[in-house]
Amino acid sequence: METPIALPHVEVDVVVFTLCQHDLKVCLVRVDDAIWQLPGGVVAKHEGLEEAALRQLVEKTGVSAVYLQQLYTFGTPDRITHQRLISVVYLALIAASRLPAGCADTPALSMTWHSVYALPPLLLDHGAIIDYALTRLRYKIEYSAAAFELLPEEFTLRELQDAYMIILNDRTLDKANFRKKLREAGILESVSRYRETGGRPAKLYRFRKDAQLEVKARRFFP
Amino acid sequence: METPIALPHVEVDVVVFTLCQHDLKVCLVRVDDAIWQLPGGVVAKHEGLEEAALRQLVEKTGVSAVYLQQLYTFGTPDRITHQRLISVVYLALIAASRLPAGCADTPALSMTWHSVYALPPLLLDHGAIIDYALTRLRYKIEYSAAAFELLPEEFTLRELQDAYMIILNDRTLDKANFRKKLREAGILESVSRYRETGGRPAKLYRFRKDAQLEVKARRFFP
DNA sequence: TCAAAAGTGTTCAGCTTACACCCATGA
DNA sequence: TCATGGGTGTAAGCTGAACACTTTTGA
Repeated sequence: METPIALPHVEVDVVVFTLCQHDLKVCLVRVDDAIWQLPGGVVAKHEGLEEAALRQLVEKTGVSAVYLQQLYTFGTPDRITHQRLISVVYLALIAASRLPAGCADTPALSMTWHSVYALPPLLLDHGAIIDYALTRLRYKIEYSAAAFELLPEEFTLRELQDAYMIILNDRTLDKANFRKKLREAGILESVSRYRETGGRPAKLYRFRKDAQLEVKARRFFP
Repeated sequence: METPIALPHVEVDVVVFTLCQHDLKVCLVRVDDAIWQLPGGVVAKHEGLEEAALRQLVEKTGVSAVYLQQLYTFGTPDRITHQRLISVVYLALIAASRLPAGCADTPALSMTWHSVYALPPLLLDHGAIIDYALTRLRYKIEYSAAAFELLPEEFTLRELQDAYMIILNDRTLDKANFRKKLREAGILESVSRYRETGGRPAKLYRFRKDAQLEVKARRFFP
């Protein structure tokens, strides 16, 4: 290699979220007894960044076709002493129903799902990275249909609303208004099946594949 | 250096916008007679990414204190043949009033300001990068006060509205409603000075340093 | 006194919010 | 028939779009 200049190490890290047990969970890999880290690693020679992120994801979760999006690149020199480390961070969303082992704790493996609301000690700045990813996820589900990526193929409106409330950490969504907005958005189609619940059975819906979620120009400001 | 794996080249590129002559302009550096590129270069050994972007900016524009924000990292292997190139792209906004030479064309220098609405042939995927930056800028000015970074310290409401209309490429903003929204946002303070115009003089305003532009939770969707 | 540009008020439609109500099922 | 959760309708209030209007300057 012709490397006159000092080339920095480049990694990808992936913040993988899933919804499980009425909680938002993030995929973490054990470093040692006390410390955890995000799934991640070096980018291979002829690999794209997204490709590398996807590889990490498949290795750790066994799932390949997922919502995957680049978030931010962290690269301040103080992240790690005596070395430069650049991390390109990706956000991934996986429905728990698509995880081979579900999101149950499998203590044998070095990978585990942790509630974002109760994180263990984390490597380097991975805690800050997860916070950032969570913030971005919260924005994302409000102006796009990203939340559907965290639900099974078919779901009830209550389950969808729960997903929003868990992610936003906000219990105050009004049921009637939530449903009305979805009806008007026209992005759901009902299936002629029902989910058994404690009371009246709930209609099942699915996301319309052909839905064009046209985010109207917003003009919050000015 | 201990480099068992092939380390990729990492660059920063900066998309610098300014407003000038009723047009949105981007800073470009000449590659050769026919081709232009974004200001950018390799990241130095112990330099942060943002630091490197700022260095590029000072070298090319002479301005240091600016709005500077990371946008995206481009790193597909097909960007450049027989080599891997990762570009961390930053967005910068500079008010033309702060440019040492203004934004007039200075043909002697290799740096020139080009209208984003009439770009010359560009290196690699720099055209796509500028498009992306413009899209992000348009979102940004609608939910933050970023547009002020492109205006002089003191400005008239008309100039502010013009800035929005130029950037959004949309002439249909209503004057009365635009002003009402700004008044209610409470982020401007009037100076007791006026700008001479063709007709009635226009009051000058400035951005309130203490303004907390609280972007209210939006809930477009659901 | 007229043109040009600054600056304001008012209406109406549509959307959001809050809340009350009815429905279907199992125990 | 009661508890549980699913599902809907509507009035009050707020917001945004459209547009007409007044004010201040220079020529």
